[in-house]
Amino acid sequence: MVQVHVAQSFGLGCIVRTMYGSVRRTDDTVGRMARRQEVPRETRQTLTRADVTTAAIALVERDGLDALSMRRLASELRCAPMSLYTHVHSRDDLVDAIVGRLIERLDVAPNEGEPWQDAIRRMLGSYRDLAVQVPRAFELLALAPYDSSPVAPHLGVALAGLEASGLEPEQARQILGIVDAYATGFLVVWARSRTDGRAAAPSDAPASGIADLRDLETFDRGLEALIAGLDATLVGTR
Amino acid sequence: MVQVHVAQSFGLGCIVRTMYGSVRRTDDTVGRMARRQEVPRETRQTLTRADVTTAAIALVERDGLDALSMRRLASELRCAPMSLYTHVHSRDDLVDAIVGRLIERLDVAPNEGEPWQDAIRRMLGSYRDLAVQVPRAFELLALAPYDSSPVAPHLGVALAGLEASGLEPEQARQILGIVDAYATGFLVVWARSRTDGRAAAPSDAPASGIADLRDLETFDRGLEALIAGLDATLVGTR
DNA sequence: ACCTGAACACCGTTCAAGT
DNA sequence: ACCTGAACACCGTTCAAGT
Repeated sequence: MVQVHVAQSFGLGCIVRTMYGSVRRTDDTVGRMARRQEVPRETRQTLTRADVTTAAIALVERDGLDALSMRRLASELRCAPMSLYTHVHSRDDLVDAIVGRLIERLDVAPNEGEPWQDAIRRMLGSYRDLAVQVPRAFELLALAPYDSSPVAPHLGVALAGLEASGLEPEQARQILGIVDAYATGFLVVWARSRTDGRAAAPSDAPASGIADLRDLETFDRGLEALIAGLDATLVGTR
Repeated sequence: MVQVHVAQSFGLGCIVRTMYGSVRRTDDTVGRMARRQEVPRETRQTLTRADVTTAAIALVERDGLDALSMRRLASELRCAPMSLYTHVHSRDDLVDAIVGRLIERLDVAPNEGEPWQDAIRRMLGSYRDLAVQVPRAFELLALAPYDSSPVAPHLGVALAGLEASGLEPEQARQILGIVDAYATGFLVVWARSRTDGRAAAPSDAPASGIADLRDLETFDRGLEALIAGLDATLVGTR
């Protein structure tokens, strides 16, 4: 007899649910499922800031931005709401942690000898990819203030990259601001419309996939128009 | 002796504060102020949806978007929270009412024989003006979904105007989407940064006014670049 | 038709207390 | 250091009741 001992006393840390890596199920007899024990194993280990951040992003992607509350996140992590405050100063700090996690995925590092147009395409390409991958959490990054702690350094790197491509500092600032405004406005509205059913649909790939593709094509077209226009009116005329 | 009778019984409607139309005060002696009775007159009259909407916008501009709650708005109007539900179905409906009020101020009516570039400049100029005038409530309009009840008809009018300027329907749709994305992204971030002190400062005109002007110049420059680029890559090549 | 208080199921966060 | 329950001051909204 297998005895699963679930300790419930204090100070032992939250229960972190360890998922099996998507076990395929080719038959669905009820008896077999029970025999296989396809129940998520629950291992007890101490919670970290990374755990909290990961769970928060998963919660947002599953249930939407409105579902991101300290209490709900705690119940997701099977711990008391106040336990979160050991790893996160406040709800705002939690959002900063999420933004920090997402911003890492952006490609802003400068490339040797790259024209500024290509640098912009590369940066905004990764921005667009992020909107595709995490459409609901994306908004937290997209609308985060420029001077928030996770955003500011990445902005500095991006600016330095543009200057390395030969733009004047003031040109780089304006161009990045303009291009970022375009991408932010486009992608936030796009991501919202894509996830407007309040909960995430399990599989909406084929039909709406075409509409998505189409809108992202418009995104790319607008970006090319913007780059061409900036080159003609801001850079070329110097 | 002037007797001010403030009825407090039921069913007589909320107290609506009627402001004097910005009475100039060239002297500020305390005694005089009292003698003049420059206290807002409080007249009892029945509340309307328009009253609720007006008060909501004023509340948002004074205390920020986070302050927009049914309970707080009710206390602002000196009535019970539940009284608001006579005029507004829900908080979301209240936001729709605000968006509807703001969107009226946009200039989207088509002009006879106007090139599409000028139509875009006119529409986005009024959009930018709105961000200047109501920077905190602006976000509600800017990020409202395209298919929300107050937004959809105005979008239709704007599209018709662009088509009247000679654009193909598909061109008009793409161009409006791209240009709106740019303006939305730019102005939302701009408006947020302008009002980041959580409460509105009483008079921050001179110093930050220069920075504002500068950023709005960048907005206009970006718009011109975008129009030029769209003309070259989307319209001109046909 | 319009307004109201009590109640319900939520929030973020402080505090004192546990291990 | 990490976790916890109780408590406080908030939310939006339903419901039954008042005029």
